[in-house]
Amino acid sequence: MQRPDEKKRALITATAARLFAQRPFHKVRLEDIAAEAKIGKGTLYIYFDNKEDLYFSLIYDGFLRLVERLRTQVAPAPAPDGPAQTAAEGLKRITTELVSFAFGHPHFFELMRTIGPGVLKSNPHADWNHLRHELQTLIEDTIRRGIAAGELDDPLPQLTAAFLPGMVRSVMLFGPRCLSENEVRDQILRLLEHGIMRRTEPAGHQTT
Amino acid sequence: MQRPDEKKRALITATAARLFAQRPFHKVRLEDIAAEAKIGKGTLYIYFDNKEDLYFSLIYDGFLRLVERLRTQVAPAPAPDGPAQTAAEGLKRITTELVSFAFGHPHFFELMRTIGPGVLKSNPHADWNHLRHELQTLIEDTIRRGIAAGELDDPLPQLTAAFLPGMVRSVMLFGPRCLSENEVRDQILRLLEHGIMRRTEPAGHQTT
Amino acid sequence: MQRPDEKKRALITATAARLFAQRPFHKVRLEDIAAEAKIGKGTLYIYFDNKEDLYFSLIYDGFLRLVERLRTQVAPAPAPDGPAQTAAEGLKRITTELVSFAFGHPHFFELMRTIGPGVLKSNPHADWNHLRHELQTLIEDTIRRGIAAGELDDPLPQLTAAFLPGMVRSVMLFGPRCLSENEVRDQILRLLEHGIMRRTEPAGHQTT
Amino acid sequence: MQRPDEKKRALITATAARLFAQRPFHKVRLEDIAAEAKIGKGTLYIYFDNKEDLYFSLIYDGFLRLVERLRTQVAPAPAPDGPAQTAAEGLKRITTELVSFAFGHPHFFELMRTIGPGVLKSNPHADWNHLRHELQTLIEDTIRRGIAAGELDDPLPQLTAAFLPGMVRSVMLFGPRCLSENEVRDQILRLLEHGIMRRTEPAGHQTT
DNA sequence: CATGAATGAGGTTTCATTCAT
DNA sequence: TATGAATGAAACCTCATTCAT
Repeated sequence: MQRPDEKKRALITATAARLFAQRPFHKVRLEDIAAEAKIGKGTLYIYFDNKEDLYFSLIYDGFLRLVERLRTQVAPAPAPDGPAQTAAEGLKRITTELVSFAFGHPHFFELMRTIGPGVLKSNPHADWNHLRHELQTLIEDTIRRGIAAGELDDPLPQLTAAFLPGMVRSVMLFGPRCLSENEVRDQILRLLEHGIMRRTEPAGHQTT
Repeated sequence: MQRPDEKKRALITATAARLFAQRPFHKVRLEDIAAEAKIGKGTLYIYFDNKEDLYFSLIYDGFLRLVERLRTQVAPAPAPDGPAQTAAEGLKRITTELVSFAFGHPHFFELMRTIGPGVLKSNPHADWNHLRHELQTLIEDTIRRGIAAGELDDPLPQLTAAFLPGMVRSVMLFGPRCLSENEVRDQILRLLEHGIMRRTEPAGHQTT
Repeated sequence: MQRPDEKKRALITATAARLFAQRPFHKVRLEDIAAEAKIGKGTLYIYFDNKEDLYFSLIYDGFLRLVERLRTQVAPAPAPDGPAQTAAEGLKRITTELVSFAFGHPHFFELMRTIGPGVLKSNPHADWNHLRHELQTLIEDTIRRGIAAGELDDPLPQLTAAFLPGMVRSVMLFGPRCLSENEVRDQILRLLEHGIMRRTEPAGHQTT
Repeated sequence: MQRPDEKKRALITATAARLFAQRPFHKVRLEDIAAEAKIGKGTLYIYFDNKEDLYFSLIYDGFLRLVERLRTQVAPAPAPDGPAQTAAEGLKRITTELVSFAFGHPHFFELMRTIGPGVLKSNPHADWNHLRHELQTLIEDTIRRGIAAGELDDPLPQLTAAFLPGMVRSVMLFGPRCLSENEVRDQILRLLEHGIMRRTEPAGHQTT
């Protein structure tokens, strides 16, 4: 039907993504995927090693695209001119990309949801953790640069970096459905930057 | 131990929780749970209808306990004296409880992870969504009261309310493991209240 | 509740008979029988060895009663006077008893149905076949006596003897439901005695 | 043998028929059937929905073949010539077919035995009762035609029609094993036509 | 004697995977 | 390369039977 290779692989990937997003792993039968994609069951095994491989390839591909976008978008000071707002700009770009990706791939976080530490150990994608680490580092470094530049004030950047994807995921999975991409992004940035506490006057305060 | 009783049900629940947190649903065999709990396979079916029921009961029980704690802890203005900082106090209590629960039940969010909109529809716990809604409302209302009191400033409280559990989950699932309960809680509160942007002086800012 | 022994055994028997008549052996759970009889599951094992034993005891008891009735009713010439119609009388009595028993125990033939050669070998009631043989002999001998007396004419009495219960069973299992005991009995006798072919000479005959 | 085909279905059917005739339903394991047929356990589920479906399909197929044979053999007056003995001829043909089928499929009545009103309701073969009704009608109508032609004399043809298969079943299940097909058929016809009572007038008659 | 919670062997059924076509 | 019939390991689940109470 299509060119032997890439087209069909993409067809499988897309079909599988849809089904895996609809129901949990063990309720999706390879037969369903094959039927939905209008191909034979055996064909799946030409493009993927087994069910798990298909599943993880799916998520990995998406994750890879996300990180690659971020990597290019949030390059550490691309131009050698004087970027005063680099940190705020960086966070904005990161958040924008993250939210944009989430809206563009509504299934992705639904799939990502099922990936946890327990699963990660047992799959052959050795660079999976590498990828996750790169995302974490990308965000964390942006914050650290902001701190170094006196722009930000964060005692635990690694935590904040972990929060950011978590917030995006929250909305996609359980948040109100009627919000626009911009609203979500702005709200995340608002929290990230200023929180929600009204500042009556330049008064100090302590949390603990 | 000849009456169908609480103790044994709790034993099963605890054992199952441990296993389900270690590996995904379809890799946990009921036989393993039974063996680990030192009971017969059939005994499981005295206390639970089937594998799914056991699984969901597990999570539901945990979720119920969490919401119940929050419900009592974050009562809307318990005393009629003049508590000016009710909102900040409320958020602190909620976050404390949330984080405390997360640390106390390290498996819970790992389990919760596998519950998504797709799964929720098809399980008999009718009040599942009710419970989720109560948590959302509990947080949201706290914020709204803060806004009404002029204490907080948040154009989208429903989003913020969704972010809060999301942040807790992030840490438990992917965050650095070496942080104390207090550190996590404080960092979440810091973000929630002030964000991480250094305020040099009362300067305005624009997001878009 | 009742006297320790006989009453309860009868209760079990009756309950089990009802259920076994409703659905096949493997769809009747001992739990159902116990529940229906309002007794504990374990109690069944006080009165019966196991499920099969209960089942076969059931049928055997009924069969025994049937044969015993026939044995006394169709005694071979009880009085030493000159009974000219002994054979016809005997067949009538047998048929009457057979049909009467079938109507009185509507479940019995439904149960009997599930007993076949294959099953018979594997059950401990050694005298089961003896009982069946007694019934066969009882009928067969009646016919043979009729033949010897010049009253009947049947080259294969053993076959006819086998047909008789078969005809009764047919009606109980699949025959029209609206017929009276007498109608069924008379029709069987009619066939047995004269068949349905009209005899060319206008010879009258009356059955009852 | 790579297409889901007739041959394999027939192989399964034959094997299953043999086993189900040897022991009762719940003592026949699908594993046995598969092993005996030299196929995989899963293959059974390609051709049949489940154990019950396999079982009922088995009997239904046999029953269908029987009725179809009868339907063609006992067509209502096939030729417009003057067949005076149509009724007797019809009964003879029916009985011949019935007995022939019974001898040709010695397992069939053994299987049929386990089918009763209780079971019939709960199985998906909607036309099962239709088939049974067709058999009943086929016989009944033959008798009625004989009555109308003045050939037969039977006040309850529907009962007689029910008796006929019952008699055949009797022999196959419990009758003496050493009789030939013809002997059985003739004896049934003898009963059906003239009964066994010797007619006082010295009137001769021959069955065959 | 009576009970019913507990058991676990063994049944039915599913489905990822293979391989002849 | 593509297929889908065939496979059988392994999962879920049932239920006859036991035994502590």
